[in-house]
Amino acid sequence: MARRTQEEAEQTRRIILDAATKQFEIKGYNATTIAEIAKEAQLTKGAVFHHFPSKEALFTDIWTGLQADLDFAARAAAVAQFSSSDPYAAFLAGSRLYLDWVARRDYRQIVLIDGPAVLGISDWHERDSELGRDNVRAGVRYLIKCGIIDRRREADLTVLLQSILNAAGYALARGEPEVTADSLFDAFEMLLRNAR
Amino acid sequence: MARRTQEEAEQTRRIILDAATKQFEIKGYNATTIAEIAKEAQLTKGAVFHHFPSKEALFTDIWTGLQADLDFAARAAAVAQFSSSDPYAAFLAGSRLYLDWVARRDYRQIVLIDGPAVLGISDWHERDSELGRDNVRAGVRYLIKCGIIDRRREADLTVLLQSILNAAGYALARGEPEVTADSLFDAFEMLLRNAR
DNA sequence: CATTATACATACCGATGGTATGTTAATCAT
DNA sequence: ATGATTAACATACCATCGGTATGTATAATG
Repeated sequence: MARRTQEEAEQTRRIILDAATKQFEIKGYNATTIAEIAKEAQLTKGAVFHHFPSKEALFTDIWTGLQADLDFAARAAAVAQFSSSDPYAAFLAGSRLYLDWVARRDYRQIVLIDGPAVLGISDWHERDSELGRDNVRAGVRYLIKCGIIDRRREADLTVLLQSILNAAGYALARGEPEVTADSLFDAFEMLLRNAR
Repeated sequence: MARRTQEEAEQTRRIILDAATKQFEIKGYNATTIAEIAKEAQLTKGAVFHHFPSKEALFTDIWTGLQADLDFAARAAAVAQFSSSDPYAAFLAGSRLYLDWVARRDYRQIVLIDGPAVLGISDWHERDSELGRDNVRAGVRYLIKCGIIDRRREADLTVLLQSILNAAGYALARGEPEVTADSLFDAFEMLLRNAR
């Protein structure tokens, strides 16, 4: 086929991204083929490799997009509460929203499950540190500021609290009985209250 | 080459497992090829596929072996403390040992990073639950028995605490700064103490 | 000792990620 | 405006890799 206008090209790029996201979510990274993505997008492999240098790069783009969207939403939720001048409530609001995201199939499969395996630990760590962890760290710093927690525990608690949130995603993914996003959030808040 | 004795065959099986473990640890599941494993073991692809039906089955065997070894060690550590009739200490002992394992490169790469992507969440969680969850649940039940935690929170807290330990492994795997197995364990114990 | 089953090696196949090239039109320099 | 260039794809092809089919020598079996 012939050359398209810039606008059309950007549109097909989005179509490819959406098709790839769908396949990656349903079948996972390994079981998804470029040909399937192209077919889903009603294009050919050539189109996919024109817009993205490799399968891994395509995946990384989607991974980054999901993380950026989550980060934006979490910050918005936190800021909304922050304006009420209660940083603790702001932290809780961000955490609750994170739980909702972590319950999403696409986020779980792409970011949590395939992400570490595809990107590798070092890359995963580097990219993730820019995005999601800062929010958790802010909450921990608040608790430190309140004098409840030793300042030296900042790194550890940041890791553990974020871990709890990720863990909730896995639990929800498994469909464990008697466990919901709400109940897990309650338990999370209880642990925080105790630390408070 | 010709047929070997049963003993020799079992030996080559171990050689293959060791070679595969080494490659999986260093390069990850995706980047590791059967040919490389065979070369590392000084054999051919035929030998590998004779002993294991597929690359995934080979990986699963290694995954299961690592988990079984860990479970055995953790139970041993917990039982040693349990004989001192302090279930809380027993729980802590098992948890501490788990953190040590989680700091190992092979365990991190194979079980925590590639495991979920290769086995899939449901399989991963199912197999993982058989091994580690009972210890955690025992600890939670102890806290409930002490009357500190509402009995209705058993499911939530079991999920959260077990996942904290798993996620601590991810943190160590990512090479998070200022975080060690010891410091994470301290923070973990603090959260438990607060709930206690 | 004849037959069978096993422990590999070798040769081969199909799928898949990636590349090289072709084609047509949008874009740009003049 | 128009020729040159380049971008947006499609098509054809290649290399690698997981997996299979087959061969072969020998241990196990009866």
